[in-house]
Amino acid sequence: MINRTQIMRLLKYKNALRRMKSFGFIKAYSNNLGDAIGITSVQIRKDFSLFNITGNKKGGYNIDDLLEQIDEILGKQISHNIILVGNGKIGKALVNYRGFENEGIRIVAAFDSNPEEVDRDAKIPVYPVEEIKDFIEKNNIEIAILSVPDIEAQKMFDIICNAGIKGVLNFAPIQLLEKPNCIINDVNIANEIESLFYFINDVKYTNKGKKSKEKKEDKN
Amino acid sequence: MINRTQIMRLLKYKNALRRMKSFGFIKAYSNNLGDAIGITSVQIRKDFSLFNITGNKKGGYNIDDLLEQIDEILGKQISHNIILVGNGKIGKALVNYRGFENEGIRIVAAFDSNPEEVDRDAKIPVYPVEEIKDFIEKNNIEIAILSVPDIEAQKMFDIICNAGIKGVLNFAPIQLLEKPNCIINDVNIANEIESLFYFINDVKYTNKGKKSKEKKEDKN
DNA sequence: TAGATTGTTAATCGATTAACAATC
DNA sequence: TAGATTGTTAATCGATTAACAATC
Repeated sequence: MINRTQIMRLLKYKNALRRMKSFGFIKAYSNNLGDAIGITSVQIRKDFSLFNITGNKKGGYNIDDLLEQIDEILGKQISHNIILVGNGKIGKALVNYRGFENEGIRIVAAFDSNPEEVDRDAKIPVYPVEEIKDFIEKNNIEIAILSVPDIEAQKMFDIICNAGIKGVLNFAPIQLLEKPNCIINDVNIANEIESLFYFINDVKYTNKGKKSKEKKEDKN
Repeated sequence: MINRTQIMRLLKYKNALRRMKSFGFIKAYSNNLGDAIGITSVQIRKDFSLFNITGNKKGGYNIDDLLEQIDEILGKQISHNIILVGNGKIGKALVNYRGFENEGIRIVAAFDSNPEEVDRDAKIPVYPVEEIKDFIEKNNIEIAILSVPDIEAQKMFDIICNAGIKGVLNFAPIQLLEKPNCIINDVNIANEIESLFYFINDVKYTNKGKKSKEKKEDKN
């Protein structure tokens, strides 16, 4: 049983290992991998042991092997095709988001309730929301980014869930009423900003509970 | 000592309470507040007890009192003025982000390294990055949104930290080398999407470690 | 009063860290 | 061999949940 924090950590490992590989590194050690992402080496070895990822005593870990083993755990995904619901400012920004490329995530279509936004011939076509159910079913889409105005969010969420969407990344700063069979990941930018305001007064607050970056000794 | 997860929960309480208030509610109960945000009532009462927030036995909590007490804990913030670093697609989308209004967060200026983006007369003016240090110092800005291309991210982060920024919301999908005196909140959209792909195969995975939404009994 | 709700203490559960054995 | 590193077991720490007392 793997939970969200572990998945997130595995994704971080993957990202860091790819970066190391791109630098020409062949091997990784729990120590330098930890330094790269601000996690203790013990945490990393503990994770690996939990997932039965093995390295070589003294010899560290072969980066390629490691990446393969992590992919194995996360499950080889056939496709990372997703759709965008709401072609507003945030939606348009995400269509061009460069961070998706490396992960093989592809926005294959966008949908909008405003007829003026519709553009079937665009590189990433924009269709009217009326066609969303058909599209999801025909193309077996499982994941959607929800970037519609707050007032439309719940309605659109219900629609796409009923059409078969299983996971939603929600940018609307409202609490969606959940549905069984559909997982929601909220990105609440306002809350992230607000929490920063409270944290910078670090007399009263501690940064624990986020990640453990405390152990990183400076090495300018 | 309050930590990140607690702060995030307090912010959720605040948001939910405001919503309830806007519905005309005067009182909240740990039960309905919990239902509204997918948290058990025990968790809520435990939090309140931890922060010395008190209600009335049997009578629940007065929403206005509650909001005031939460604000007290989080610390009354003088201003929520922030700047935007990187006026690209994501940056522009955030300038218009409606979720900020309710929280009193205001983007007071944007900065970009591309001279063509500069627009001093815009509603939210866009200045050249060269002026960022001056601006931060003159206006006592503490929080910045970093939405520059990956390759520029580390450089810009260093610049704004040296100019006095204490908290950064980072949209670049790279691991920033930390600085003392500056807190980073990463928003890694690609990772959020990827984790969804792994979670929808919920045979192997469990959603624990995120929030506790399990206890919510359906009530269609 | 009976029932509903708050609020606290104790128990449990899980995640991180410490200690250390194994070994290349 | 000595030193560095992996990998595991035990200890600690923190967060959530259970149980229940208090009381309106």
